[in-house]
Amino acid sequence: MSQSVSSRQPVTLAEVAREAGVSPSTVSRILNGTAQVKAAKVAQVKAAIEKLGYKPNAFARSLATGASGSVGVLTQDIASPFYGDALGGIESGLMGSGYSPLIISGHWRTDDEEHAIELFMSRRVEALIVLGGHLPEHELRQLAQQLPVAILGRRVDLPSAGSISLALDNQRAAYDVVNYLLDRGHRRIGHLSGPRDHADALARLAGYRQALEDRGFPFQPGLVVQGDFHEPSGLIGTQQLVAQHPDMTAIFSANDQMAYGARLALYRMGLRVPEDMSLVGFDDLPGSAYTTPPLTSVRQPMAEMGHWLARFVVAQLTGQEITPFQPQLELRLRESVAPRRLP
Amino acid sequence: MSQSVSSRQPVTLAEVAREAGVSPSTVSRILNGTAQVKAAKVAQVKAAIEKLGYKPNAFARSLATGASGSVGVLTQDIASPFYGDALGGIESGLMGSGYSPLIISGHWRTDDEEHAIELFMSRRVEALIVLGGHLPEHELRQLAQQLPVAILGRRVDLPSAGSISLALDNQRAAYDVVNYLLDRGHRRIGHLSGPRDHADALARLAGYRQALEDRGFPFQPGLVVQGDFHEPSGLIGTQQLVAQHPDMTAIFSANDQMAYGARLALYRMGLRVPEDMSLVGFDDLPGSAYTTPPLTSVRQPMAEMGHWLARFVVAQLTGQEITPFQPQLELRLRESVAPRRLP
DNA sequence: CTGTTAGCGCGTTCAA
DNA sequence: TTGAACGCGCTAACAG
Repeated sequence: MSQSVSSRQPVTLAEVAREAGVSPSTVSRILNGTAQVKAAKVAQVKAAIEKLGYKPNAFARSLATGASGSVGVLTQDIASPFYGDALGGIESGLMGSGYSPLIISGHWRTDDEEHAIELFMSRRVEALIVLGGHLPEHELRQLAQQLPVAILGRRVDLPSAGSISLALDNQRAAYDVVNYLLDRGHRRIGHLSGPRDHADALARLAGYRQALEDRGFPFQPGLVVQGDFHEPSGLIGTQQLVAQHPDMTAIFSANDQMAYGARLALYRMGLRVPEDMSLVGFDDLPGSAYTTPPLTSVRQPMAEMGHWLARFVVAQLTGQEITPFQPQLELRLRESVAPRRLP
Repeated sequence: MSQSVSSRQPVTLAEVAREAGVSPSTVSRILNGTAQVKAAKVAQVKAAIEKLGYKPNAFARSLATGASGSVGVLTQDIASPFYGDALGGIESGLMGSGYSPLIISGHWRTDDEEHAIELFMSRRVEALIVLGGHLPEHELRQLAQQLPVAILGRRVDLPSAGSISLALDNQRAAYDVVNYLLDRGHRRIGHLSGPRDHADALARLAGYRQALEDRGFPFQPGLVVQGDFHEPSGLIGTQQLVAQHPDMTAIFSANDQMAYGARLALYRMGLRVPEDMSLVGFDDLPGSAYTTPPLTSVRQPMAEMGHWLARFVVAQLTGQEITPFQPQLELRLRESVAPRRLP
């Protein structure tokens, strides 16, 4: 019945109008439900649309209305399981809102991030969701004056109402982890830390240190090895830690990926987890519930946060209210920690 | 010096022209390098752009030129480590080409995928990259008549030059895996298969079966348990397999995630890998090199494939040549397989 | 309820 | 080398 010749040139609204014998505005009204139109014409127009295979041109529409219907999402690594969860949450939060995400990766490189912002602005995104990254705060603040900005994983002061930054108390979570270990009798606890220029990594290190000191155990720099948040650095760091501290009974890794590296290093050295060495990670990656043994880790509700942030910006855009949300870090107790065996 | 008041309304090219005391066309020419413009005016215009904080409106430009500069990328799950790698490759393949990706997830649901396509068309993407999914072939073919289409992970006949589908020989790889196991003396090999409606899963099962039969071992349906490509199904399937087949000495999982589940099930049952049970996965996820023991798996060069596909569509769009690419599946031998111990 | 008229911001003729 | 005028496809204001 309805056959559209695969024409090279897309069909326009005007052509539909001509085909249906009505004016362009009428077609537009039907498309957008802007006004009542007689049923007969509606039918004609719908038939014409079907026959011609008409697809509205989003650019023309955006140009005319001044609304792009898209929100920019700046992530750091499109393949990251960590940010991936947040992206999934954002997608679901945007679903049905009429807005669609425009996702670009910044690769933790400021100039990549700047390019992304430029692309967002030239594409006239109506709001921005930023996952981590290194964009200078003043730039974020300036953006927040132009459109709703929602930031995940960084604490940024956004004076503008309509914008927000959602960050978790990494230091507190790390503090809790170390106390948990201390409570189980561990005294010499190694720490695989993250990059020095990464705020979360620093916060976790600070929590580690503070917990120790609050309990009266001096902080020993030698028990901290710096990694880069990837598996190999965890593996190497662990080898080093074990070699230098034979009496170490637990390792707290600043993220799960490095904990995986640590796990393998221990396996190679013939050390059992948790009997010989307790291990705690951070992030609770999907795979962490299936390592052997399942890894005790700190869960960050990335998907929920992403979802809420998406709903937040939509609420700003549509002038709705949104119930506040206080995400919580949660220590997922699994099987990679055991009480210290007395010597 | 250059202060742009954070005006609500974006600056337009016309305003820049007025500020610089030239005509809009001149500004346009400078922006696009379309023609020679006197140095003095160039300076004035650049100053005006700077002063006003002008950002070109991509919609208006697209409307005028008829080119959107974007390529649609249909993935299935934005948080999937598997497709994530491909997305990363696509990003890098597009980098510097002037095109930017518009990424939407189809969630393996045909109607979500249809919506994504609609959004792509209304956003006038100039090419399409499709990662897996369930879109009917005829629809893909029809799309391929309108624009370059590159498909990953499905073998689809695209008569149109300018389009392509890149798929790996999953059956062959599975065949090789099982032969590898057979060569190591394993005779009762279990298989954790994937969803019945998933072409790759079926191909892997077929390879498993064919390898067995080609070597003179009858295919036993009881040794196959169907999963859903996620960890829990691998765990449960393995428990079931082990309970029903105490003489089984190896498990071939149709993907790594299920293999992780299997690994944990074996751990819970006190079975060692690889001493008591050999285990092989498929996909070679980033984490698979760090499981204990590291998992032998089939690597799919997702990032490379994504990269090449991106370059392919860009080549189509710009009328360049591109060197062909034949991706290869590769069995990554690690430590989760051991020769069968004689009883 | 519907058609006509003006733009939306930009690129691109066509003259000058 | 530059400007004026027109059009890309669509929505919105204004009549009728």
